[in-house]
Order: sequence, then C-alpha cells, then structure tokens
Amino acid sequence: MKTTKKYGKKTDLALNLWVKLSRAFAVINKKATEDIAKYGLTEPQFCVLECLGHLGQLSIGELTRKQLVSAGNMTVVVNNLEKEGLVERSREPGNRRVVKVQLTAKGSKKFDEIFLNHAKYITHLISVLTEKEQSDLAKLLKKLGLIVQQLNHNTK
Amino acid sequence: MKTTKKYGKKTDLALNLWVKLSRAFAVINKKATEDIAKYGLTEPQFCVLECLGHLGQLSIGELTRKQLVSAGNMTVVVNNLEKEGLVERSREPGNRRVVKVQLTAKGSKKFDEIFLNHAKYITHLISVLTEKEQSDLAKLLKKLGLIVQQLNHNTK
DNA sequence: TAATAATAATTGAAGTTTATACTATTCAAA
DNA sequence: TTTGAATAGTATAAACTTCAATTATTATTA
Repeated sequence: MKTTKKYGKKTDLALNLWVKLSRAFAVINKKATEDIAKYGLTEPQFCVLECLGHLGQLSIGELTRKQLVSAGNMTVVVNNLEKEGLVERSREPGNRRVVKVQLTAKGSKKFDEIFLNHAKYITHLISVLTEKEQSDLAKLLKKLGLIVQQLNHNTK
Repeated sequence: MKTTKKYGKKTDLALNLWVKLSRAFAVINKKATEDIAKYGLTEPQFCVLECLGHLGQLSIGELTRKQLVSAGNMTVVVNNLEKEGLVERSREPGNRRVVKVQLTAKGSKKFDEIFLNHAKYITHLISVLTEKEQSDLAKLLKKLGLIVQQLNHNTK
C-alpha cells in the first residue's frame, strides 16, 4: 500500500478519497450498466423510466434536474425512448413551453418487468458490505454530496 | 426524510447506498469537469495526462485498464490529445503490436501547470468533511470497490 | 400595448463511450 | 514450419454528453 505523501497530508487525504469514490462508482456502474443492457436499455434510458415509474409524469426540465444532466441531452434520450414507444410527450395546457413526459402502457410494463430484477442485482453487489457498513457509508456520502452541491459555483 | 420500506429492508438499504454513491460522485465529478474545462481539457483527456504525468510512458492497454474504459475509446481520446500535440505514440520495439503513449514537452508543461491547481480545487471540495470522515469514507469505498470488482461477472 | 427579457425545449457540432468487426503481430502446436 | 489462436490496437455505428445557438412561449416594463 502506497503511503507516500506527495502533496501534503490534507491534499493526499482528499485526493485519495476522490480516487476511491470514483473507482467504487465506476466498478458498480459498469456492472449495473451491463445488467440494464440485458433488458435492451441504456443506463440513462433506464434512469428516465425509473423516474417516471416512481414519480409519474415529469417535464424535461424536472428530469434534467433530477439527473444532473443538460436539457439537450434529455431531449435526445427521451427521443430515443419515444422511438421505442416506451414514453410519450404532451404539452402542458397551462404553460405551452413545457413538455411533459410519461410512460406509455408498453413503457409501464417494461418498467415493472425490469425494476425489481435490477434492484435485486444491485442489492447483490452492495451486499459485500455489512448492513452497518452500508448505512455508515450512505450517511457519509449523503453529507458529502449535499454540502458539495450547495458550494458556490465560483468559489475556487 | 423518506423512510418508507418499499422493497424490503435489505434492498432499500442497498439501493439507498447506490443512490447516495451515484449522487456524491455526480456532484463532485460535475464540478471537477468544469474546473478541468477551464484549462481547455475534457475530463478523460485530463485523466490520460495525469496517468502519463505520474507514471510515465504507458501503452493503450495499460491506460484502458487503469481507467476501466474500452480500447476503442482510449484510441479516440489519445487521437484528440495527439492532435493538440500533448502526447505522442511510438511502437514498442520488442512487441510491435503495442503502442506506447507519452507526454510531449508541451503535454508535460500543461500537466505541470494544471495538476496542482486542480488537486487544490478537489481538496477544497472534499474538505467539507472532517479528516476522520474522509479516511473512514475512503476505507469503506475502497472495500466496496475492490470486492465488487472481484465478483464473478456471470453471478446474478 | 409593444418591445424586451426570461423561460423551456430543441438543434447542431464536437467529444466520449461501448460493442463489433477488422488488421497486424505474436504465440502455440500439429 | 505452417496453420490456427490469442493479443494489441484501430475503424465504425449508435447512443450519450455538453455547450451554444435557435425557436416558441410567457412575463415584464416602458
């Protein structure tokens, strides 16, 4: 195990955490994406189905905010889901700028078929940690994510 | 705070961790990518420069394994860095299938200019956690990443 | 009310990403 | 030693991703 201090203790500690966080995410995300691919979906497509399946009708803007993604990107992903007949668009009556997206019957069926299986698969992966480790880890990650998100964009 | 048990305790615990992990990664990665963009680089381009800057000459294959990325992808990223004159390719004399990639003088200069500043920025973000929290978190993430990576691909 | 600004989504260009297929080189074995 | 398998990297197609520019709609304000 490398313990060399290269940039000072504080920096090394933080960089090490960032490396471990990136790595853990990448490893699990890769397997999760492979699992989703078995159902004929890409990972971002699955995320949209999951959002709509759990929360119902959402606008493009709401989807982008939930997934930290650009609007242009969401338009493309929704286009591809629409081609497959899994979701459909409709204009909001009160504000015609807004496009609402919702599952079709086919999309709803697909969501039901996939979600539980995928959840079991993720649970299987994560269960390499004890329940206490899982809740400790989740607590720390929640704190990290929330505070960093609130940091001022322009603070360097 | 939602505490509804929807899919059973074990599954809810694991899914919650996966959500928090994805979120924390996404939030920090977004800011890190924005920081890197200030230097005229994309995030994967920066990763390649960082690897080469710290480890010296590496093959395409070594780079893909370090970054959990496909070889086709690495070819493209290295192509783009080569266009900018930041890296250069050379064939390995002993095994002419292997392409070694290394920083040019320009790339090395860029690496020196960028890395410390970016490291300071990441440290600034991560420092919303105490040092103890950082080391606890890093330890758990390391365990999670390592064990999941070793899981058999075909185990479902 | 008419001009201007703000908001929501889309489009287009450039880059990233994967999977698959392909080329070149090396290794293994009949 | 020649055939066949394995390895390293590249080319291609389809999808994702961002940013910047554009269109349509709504809100503001002079």
